[in-house]
Amino acid sequence: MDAPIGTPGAQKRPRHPRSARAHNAVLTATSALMREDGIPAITIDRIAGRSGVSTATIYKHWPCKAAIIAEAFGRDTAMAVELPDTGRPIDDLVTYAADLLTYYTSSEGALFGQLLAACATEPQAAPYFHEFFLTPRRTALEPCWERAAEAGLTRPGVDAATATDVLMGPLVFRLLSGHGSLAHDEGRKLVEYALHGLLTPAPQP
Amino acid sequence: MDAPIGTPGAQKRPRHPRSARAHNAVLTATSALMREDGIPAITIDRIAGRSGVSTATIYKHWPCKAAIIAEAFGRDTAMAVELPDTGRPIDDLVTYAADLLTYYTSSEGALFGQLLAACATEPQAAPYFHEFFLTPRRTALEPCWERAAEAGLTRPGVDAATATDVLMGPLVFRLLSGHGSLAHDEGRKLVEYALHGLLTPAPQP
Amino acid sequence: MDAPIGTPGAQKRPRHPRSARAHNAVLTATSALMREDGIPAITIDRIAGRSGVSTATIYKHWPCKAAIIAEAFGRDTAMAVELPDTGRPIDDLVTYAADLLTYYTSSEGALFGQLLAACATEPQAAPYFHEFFLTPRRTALEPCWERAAEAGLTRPGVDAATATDVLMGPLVFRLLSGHGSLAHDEGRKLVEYALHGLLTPAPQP
Amino acid sequence: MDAPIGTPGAQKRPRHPRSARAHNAVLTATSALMREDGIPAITIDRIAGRSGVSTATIYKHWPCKAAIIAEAFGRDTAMAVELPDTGRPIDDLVTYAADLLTYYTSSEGALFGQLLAACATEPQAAPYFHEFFLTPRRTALEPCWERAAEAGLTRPGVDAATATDVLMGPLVFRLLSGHGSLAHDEGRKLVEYALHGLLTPAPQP
DNA sequence: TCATAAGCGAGACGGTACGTCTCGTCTTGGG
DNA sequence: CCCAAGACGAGACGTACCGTCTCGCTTATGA
Repeated sequence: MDAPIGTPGAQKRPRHPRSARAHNAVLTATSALMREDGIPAITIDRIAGRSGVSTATIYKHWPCKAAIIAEAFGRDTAMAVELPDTGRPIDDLVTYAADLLTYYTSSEGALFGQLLAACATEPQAAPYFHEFFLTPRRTALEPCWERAAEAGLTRPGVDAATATDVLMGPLVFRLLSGHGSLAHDEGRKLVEYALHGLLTPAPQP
Repeated sequence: MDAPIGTPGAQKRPRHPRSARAHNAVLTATSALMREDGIPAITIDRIAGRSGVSTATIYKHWPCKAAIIAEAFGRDTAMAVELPDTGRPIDDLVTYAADLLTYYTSSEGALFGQLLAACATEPQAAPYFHEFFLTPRRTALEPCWERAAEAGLTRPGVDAATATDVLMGPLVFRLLSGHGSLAHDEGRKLVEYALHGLLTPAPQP
Repeated sequence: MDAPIGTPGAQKRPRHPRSARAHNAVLTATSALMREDGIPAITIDRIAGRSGVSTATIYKHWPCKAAIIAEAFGRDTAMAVELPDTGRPIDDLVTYAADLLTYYTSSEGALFGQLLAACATEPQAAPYFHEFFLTPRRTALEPCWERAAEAGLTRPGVDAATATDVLMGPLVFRLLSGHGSLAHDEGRKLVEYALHGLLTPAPQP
Repeated sequence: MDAPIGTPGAQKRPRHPRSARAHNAVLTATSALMREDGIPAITIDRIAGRSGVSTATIYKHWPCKAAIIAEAFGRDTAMAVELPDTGRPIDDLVTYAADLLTYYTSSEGALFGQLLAACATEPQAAPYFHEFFLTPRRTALEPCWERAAEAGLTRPGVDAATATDVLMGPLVFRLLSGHGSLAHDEGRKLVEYALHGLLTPAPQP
């Protein structure tokens, strides 16, 4: 789906509701470019060329490059890190933390870092980053975190948003600065200490 | 100090050790520009114009713009966040963490975020960021951390580098993503939980 | 005419056929710069500034600086040296040769020399030099030369192209090398001997 | 000979008369570069690197790049086109003209064109061009031309300098403009007509 | 014999033009 | 009415070359 518009054949009739088609084509092309060459190598012209959507139309849908990337990235990785629900909230959190670590170690994690950097550079993109990436993730964590809180396992006063930041922050920091590594025990320790700070004594992951 | 080279009068004799002079002039000009207009508004040509150093010479000293900024920023803020030594390591750490928070809340913190983002975008700048910013800070923390470790106050196995990342990570993440705030209790909680995860029970700051 | 694009007022409607407008504006600006400061002082940036056309657009129209100059120069001097048609081909040729000499002695001649040199240095410009300067001139000479040939006045086997080169060559050589002078009898003799070599006996101008 | 200065071993004693050694080394390096990559590709830095002479020293010996090239080229090709002396001046001239043509058709001829162009671009080089290239050639032609004049074979009033220009001019013009060709009959005709214009009737080459 | 002066290599430097790249706006003309 | 197509102004980028300058070493000469 979402083959570049302009390829002959295929859909001929439904021309006018182009808006949604163009929107989709742009996001698909952006995802592909992102994986092929990384975010810094993406330009509006390359997106336009790949998607068959003109630059003018692109600028009618998004305010800047990073906004497109944020939406494309958020759409693709919506379900990248699932939150299990085993009934044992602590186990779920530990699993989630481990999955997070795996995620950041992967090439997707690198993309995430580049995207976060882009959001810091282009403030107009921040809302997109929140809407399509951060908020979904935070929302996903919430029920699990509440279960844990009700079970008295979390430190009092720690909400899901704060927990997310304390968990992800160290990983993201290492990712961006490129110092130290996230591999093996290095990353695991970051997660372990963060989790330890968020929970009441004796989590023992 | 470090007025643009070329202003008549002043030093006439020591001409050849220009390398150091040019280097200094560039860093000084970059610091000024950084504070005046923010990192995104900095261009090599503006640095050249302000410093009196030609673009060609600048590129002989640094591989890219972000490298200059990293060095300039690191030089300026070398002493921004001091580590106290009261003999009570835990108090010192708590004070340090609070100072860190204040720092990130300030306009300097915003610069730091932009710089970190730039380093993720331009990999050639990362070594400069490490050498002139991260490493000095980590080195400064080390003695304090070792005192705390010897006193049995830190969780076993946590080195200074890891501690720095766990402490700073959440703040940096909020800074970059622009979500939530670092002001007031919001930021303090991030620091508190991170610190809690790094120390043995009963710090309760 | 061809005031820098961007001056308010004036043409508002026919915007898209900008290609022709930009092209024209560049040539006009180049002609002006050429006369004011000479060819070596021309830079792409100055052309861009004077014409209101951006450097990127300029490079979409021409491959290099010398190509622009060749076209601008050819356009301006299209009619610089007219070929008379008195019905007496030999007189016409002699007049033409004298006019050529006058032309090369003028400041336009100096420009011609610099342009020819530039074309030798930048091979990409040669086609422009031929198309906009040499070919028009050769084409203009042709009818006159044919009339002379039909009248049996030219040496057999000499075509218009060869004749042009034999006539102009010595002048151009002096112009470029800067040795000897083209003024007064010096130049006239070069033309006389060349013409003598091209015609059958007894022209004696 | 003229290996880059600085190679260990070799001449140790006669160090101070360095001027001549540096001068020579520069010319030799320039000749080599000229043949390898053509004149436009020559830069002062490349000459300095190849010759082992510093740029500062080079600028103490010559005012600009073209001056070096003119001297190097003139030194190498001093004897490129010899003037025969068979006692029959006309035959000598015809032979000379044919040799000239051969010369300009060769790669050396292309260099000559580039050099002439450089002289038009950088006026400071013109004296060097005259001293090391034009004057020697003109001087060489002179005795032969005088013999022909005494024999009553040349058109009256034509001196050797003028004759040289009329002969070489058309060839040089073709060479620089890159139009038409100097090969085969094309070039021969140029020489023939020029010679015809310089001599009294019946040269029949 | 030593001091002074000159010639040189090395290469950093200011200056400037280059040709390329990307952004975001604009206009056209076809469907 | 919407959109692809793509030209355009703006201006930063990183490179290249020029011609000048200073250093520090070596050499030749004069005291």
